[in-house]
Amino acid sequence: MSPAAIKSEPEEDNGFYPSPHHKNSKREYDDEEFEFKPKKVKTEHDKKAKKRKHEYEEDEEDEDIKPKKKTKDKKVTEGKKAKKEEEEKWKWWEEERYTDGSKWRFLEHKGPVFAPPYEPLPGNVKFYYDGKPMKLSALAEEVATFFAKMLDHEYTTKDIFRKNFFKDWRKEMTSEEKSKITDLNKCNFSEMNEYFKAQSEARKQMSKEEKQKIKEENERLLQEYGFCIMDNHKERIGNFRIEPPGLFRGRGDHPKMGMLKRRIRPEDIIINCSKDSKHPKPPPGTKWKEVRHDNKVTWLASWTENIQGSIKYIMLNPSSRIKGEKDWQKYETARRLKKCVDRIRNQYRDDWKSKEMRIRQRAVALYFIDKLALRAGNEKEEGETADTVGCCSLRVEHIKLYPKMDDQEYVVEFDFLGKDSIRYYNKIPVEKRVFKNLQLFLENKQPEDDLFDRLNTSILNKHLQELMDGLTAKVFRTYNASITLQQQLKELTSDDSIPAKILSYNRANRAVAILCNHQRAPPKTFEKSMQNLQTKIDEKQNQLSAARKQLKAAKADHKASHDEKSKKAVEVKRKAVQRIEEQLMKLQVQATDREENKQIALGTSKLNYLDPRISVAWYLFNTAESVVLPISSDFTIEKLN
DNA sequence: TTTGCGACTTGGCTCCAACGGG
DNA sequence: CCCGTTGGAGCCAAGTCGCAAA
Repeated sequence: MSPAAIKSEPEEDNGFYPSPHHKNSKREYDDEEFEFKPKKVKTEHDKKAKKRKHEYEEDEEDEDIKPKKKTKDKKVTEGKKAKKEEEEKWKWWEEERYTDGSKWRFLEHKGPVFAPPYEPLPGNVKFYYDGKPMKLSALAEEVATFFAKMLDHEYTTKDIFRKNFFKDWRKEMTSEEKSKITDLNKCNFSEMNEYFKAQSEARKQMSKEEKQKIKEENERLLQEYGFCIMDNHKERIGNFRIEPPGLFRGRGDHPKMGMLKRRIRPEDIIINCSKDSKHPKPPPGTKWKEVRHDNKVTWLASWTENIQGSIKYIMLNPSSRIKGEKDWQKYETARRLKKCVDRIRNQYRDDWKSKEMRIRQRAVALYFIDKLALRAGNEKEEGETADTVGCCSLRVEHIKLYPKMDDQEYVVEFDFLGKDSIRYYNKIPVEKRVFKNLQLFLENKQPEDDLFDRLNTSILNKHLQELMDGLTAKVFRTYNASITLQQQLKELTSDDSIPAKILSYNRANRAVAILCNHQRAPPKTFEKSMQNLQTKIDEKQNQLSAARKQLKAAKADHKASHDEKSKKAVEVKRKAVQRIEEQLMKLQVQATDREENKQIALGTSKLNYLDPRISVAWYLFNTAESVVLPISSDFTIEKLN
């Protein structure tokens, strides 16, 4: 199923929580909550924060503002643990940053890990052409296996995929093979396909010891290649493994799907490290494309990928100083935007009346970016990628204007494919001036013409830069996502139980995901797991009524006998009922949460858009006994035990 | 002004280890 | 302790944005 098909028309307001771009719920732009100065607030997301509550309390006094740390506490052996902990305590956010544009002074690493070499198929696994078995050359066979592995996927049936694959496959064939194999439809990969299925099955069936061995080998590789030294600190590398060869898929309707993503060799790799470091060694008998020493960039190695001709990088893990600083900066920019967003909004409203078309277009586009959290929308080369758009690249065919719709006036309907070919569909009433402007922009245009023909991202960002230092289109997404979370948390959180609070948090998070249009395909197991949960709830309900009956009986018993023993029995039964009630409530909350989350992906906003300080502040307000927080008093501190 | 490139962030999906309920 | 469920790391594609050459 194509991503576009997965997304259904957006639901009407479900009544549970206001959608940020719903007609009646305007975001409160002028509140001051986002302003808190959390000198003592930790910034990991609340979930993690909850797990590690005690840890926070321990070192409360010397904590400072700190951007989210995405470090995972990996299980390490005892010996390494001490060192690791020491490393984790490094408070880079308390240190000076480079001001000269350099990213580091010293960088040493061991280079990337290459994909394992191709292992030829055993002799009994055959490829058939036109019904007859045919032995392929190693190169041709390798590429054939890529296709064979995908046989179950729908896209091996797609014309473009097959055409691209076949073309690239033929390039890897010997001239003899090339003259023989001329029609993909006559190729039979099924034996190969079955072989790989059996292989993966065998992998699943491996003994504990074998699995352990693999795990240890991975760990060894991680220890050797997964870290680097940057400026006196050992830092985790994000992706130290080179991407293995395979068939390019791409997302959505990609014109290059099926093309061969070729194997990367040491000769393709540019190494970046400091001059005075121990340079990584290429595998025996090979050499690097280049070794350079550029401390104005953060990457350790790079290569040019053959599908789009773009550069791929090996960079550090999000837990690293270099990523963390950037992340922190991003949220600081969003906070600065908060301070002047009113001015900017007034400005673009004024600009709707401008004499100049380009200024009106700029102002309307900015309004969409601000109100709907649309992406900037760079132009893309036609035929190179799937046809997707963002704000500046919207075309006439992507919007429809309705002067009147139901009880609303000036409604704009958006329907287009955005990043990753995820469909954006929204109907939204706009101000009359915006509507009139849109009508003007549409005049004398064809469906495939640009809506904003006098605008592109470069013009827009230049303008934004003039309005505020460091302001670009994407800052609006960050800002509006974070402030939406904050407002929704304030609005939704009740004095309820912890499960209810978690539901509130997830709902606030969902409001953000909806704003940013972060969708997912409903998990394949969704219906089933929902059913299972419902079964559990039903069972729990039965349990509850049984427990209640028993309680009643115990009470009657006690009334009759009035002895200590029966009194105790009543207490026991009462406790049991209470426990089951809690369990039931928890299950029901879980079911609600899951159902609401069916098509919504929370991960991206959590990871990239929500200032972790908001989550931590919320968490502290909702759990802390008596922590005095230097934040606004909107969250009431309460006892929970 | 346009185009292309380089560096970096953001994105959905997959898979598997770890978790927790029975 | 078993086993189904799930969270999240890992993967790698696809964006954004600045800059410099054409």
